[in-house]
Amino acid sequence: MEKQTTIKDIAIALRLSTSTVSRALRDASDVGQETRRAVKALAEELDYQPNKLALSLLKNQTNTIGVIIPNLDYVLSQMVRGIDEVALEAGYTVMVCQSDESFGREIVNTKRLLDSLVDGFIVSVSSETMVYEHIKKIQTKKIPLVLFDRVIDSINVPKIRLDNLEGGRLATQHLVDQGYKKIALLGGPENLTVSNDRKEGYLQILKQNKIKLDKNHIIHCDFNQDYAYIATKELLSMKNRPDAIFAISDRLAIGAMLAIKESGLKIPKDIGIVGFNNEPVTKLLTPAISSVEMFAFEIGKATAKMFIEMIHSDEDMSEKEIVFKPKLFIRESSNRGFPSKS
Amino acid sequence: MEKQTTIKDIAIALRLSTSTVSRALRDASDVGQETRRAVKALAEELDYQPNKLALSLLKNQTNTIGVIIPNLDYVLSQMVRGIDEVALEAGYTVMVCQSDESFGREIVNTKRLLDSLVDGFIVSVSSETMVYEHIKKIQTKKIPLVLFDRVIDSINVPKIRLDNLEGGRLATQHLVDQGYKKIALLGGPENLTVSNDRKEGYLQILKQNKIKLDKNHIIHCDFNQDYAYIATKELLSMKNRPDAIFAISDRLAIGAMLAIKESGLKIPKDIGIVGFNNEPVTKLLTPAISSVEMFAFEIGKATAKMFIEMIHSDEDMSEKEIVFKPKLFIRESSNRGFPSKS
DNA sequence: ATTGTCCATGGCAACGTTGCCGGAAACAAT
DNA sequence: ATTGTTTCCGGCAACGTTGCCATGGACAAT
Repeated sequence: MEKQTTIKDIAIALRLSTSTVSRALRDASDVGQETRRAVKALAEELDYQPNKLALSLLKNQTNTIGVIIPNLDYVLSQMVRGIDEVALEAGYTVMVCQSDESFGREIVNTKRLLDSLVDGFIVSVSSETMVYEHIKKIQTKKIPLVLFDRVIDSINVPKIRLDNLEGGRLATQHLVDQGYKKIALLGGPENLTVSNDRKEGYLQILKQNKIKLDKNHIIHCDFNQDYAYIATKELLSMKNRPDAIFAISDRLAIGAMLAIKESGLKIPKDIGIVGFNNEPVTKLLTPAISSVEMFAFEIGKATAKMFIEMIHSDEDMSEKEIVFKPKLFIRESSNRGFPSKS
Repeated sequence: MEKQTTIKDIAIALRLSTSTVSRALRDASDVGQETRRAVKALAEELDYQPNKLALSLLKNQTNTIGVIIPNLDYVLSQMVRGIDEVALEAGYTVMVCQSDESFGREIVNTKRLLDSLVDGFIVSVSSETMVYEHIKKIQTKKIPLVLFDRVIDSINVPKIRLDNLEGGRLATQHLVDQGYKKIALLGGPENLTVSNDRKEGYLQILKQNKIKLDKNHIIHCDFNQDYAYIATKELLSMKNRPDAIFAISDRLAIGAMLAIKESGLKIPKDIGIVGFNNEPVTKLLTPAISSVEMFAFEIGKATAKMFIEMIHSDEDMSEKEIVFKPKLFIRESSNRGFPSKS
């Protein structure tokens, strides 16, 4: 690593003071025409790049956003892409840290970014996270913080997320409309608002349609395809076998589908499936899986925009919340032709 | 953003000099028992965190690695995860910038990271990149650089990649073994070594088996599923219709499969498919797609390890190259039961 | 000739930290 | 009492930059 050219080098070469060089480069007032030109020329020639570290130290500002996410699956990749795009535009660089769904790593990451002196945080919590001291610490230090996707209700900062309740409703109502009577739920981790909201939507629709819920039909199974497979096997072996499954993510829906296929039951005739996230893969499977689109890329962009706004405005934005409306894409896995048939 | 506690705050509070506080905190010699304890206690109490910026400025070292990648698809996500894991372990934070397969953005990203003063670069180039001045500039500045996956032969730095030639051979030989005679190639962008190597492997095997190549059977189509779909339609409508397709990525294989399904041809009876990357989705499709595993996570880890080693050793490592051996997973899409049947 | 004004530039401090050197005090050895 | 050796601590410079104030010269106004 070679030494970068500094303002001092230029100053010495031109027998000027660093102050003058600094001013000349910044097109500031109070610099002679001659010197200004000379300085700029030499800077160009030596490929001078202002040292960001020095500036950051001086201004106590790094132009960096710390992003903490639980993983880099399809949805989060899209979100990160959205964040990245907007952040770059606004002159910020993004440091992405994956917590790998681990509470411990989330804390470590927070700490690292915290003393890397990022200008702020954009966070989506891990599925293990049930205690929020590390997040609150960010807030205590008055460092800008925006939560997205997997938000935390009890923390008072701007939030950008999907209307998961509505998503759960959409999916479940659709299954009801298709004539399914015994709809099971493959849920995510119990402490995640995201999955709880989807579950709540599901429950609401059941109630609304006066469908009696079999408690055994609700299974929580982490965001893990293999576990969904096992859980579905279990569901299928029940005396009161469900005739539809609402899976809280596409990965779970896929696991469920594999299990169902093995069982010999027909989709969607004997049993229907709806997933969540609308990953491209849902279109490709046989049968194609119905799924709820969550506009990940847009959520990412909106999050970064909110963050930028928060940094540049001094009004209190802690109450702001942007909620995206989900959209259901109906595909073979749950389409029995209703209501046209009825 | 509140002011952080500094060493100075502690010094003043304890009527000490900053030097003493600094030494006390670092457990250095030349500090009295008493003072040491007092300093540490107060530091704890005030939640003192050393200012990394100041340290970086002083040591000219940021403990940050700039990672430039073309996108965040499945393979690269895995690689980034590998990089992240190793880097974190070694005390480095990673700044990931996506170039979005755009040459322009790659340059912008390089520039940004360059004057963010990262300690080094880990790069995989975009598919548009044909001129390497920006990469060479990193090298000129004597900043550590490691290339991975999509490497550049003409640049003399450590490289970590898959043996794509062998991958191409594996896939093609397998198709030959299954009795396919007219094997088409869905290739990637023409200037990427990755795809060219796979293509080269394909060509080698054809030659080796004395299979005459129909030039029309080679189509270059970017890493884009939709284009693969169109390209396959074209292939299928040829007079000399191919009876197998080797797709240079799973995405392309999927596009091809969709087109074939529409045509009514049977897979693998009438036409065989082999993809590349071994994305989980290949297992899920009907038929499941044979694919070449590229050990993305391992490549990521190896890359970061190489980088760390490069930074810490002063011997010249520019000639080092780690080449992972691919592995073919045979699934329904290309399995006609040979050789058992023959 | 004196004062005032403007322009171009230099000097110094500061951001937070460490490294090096010097020095005071305490004590032991002469 | 002098010298030497520890032990503990403070001062200063440096990393690269900017902001503020000072300064000196040129020139105009009195």
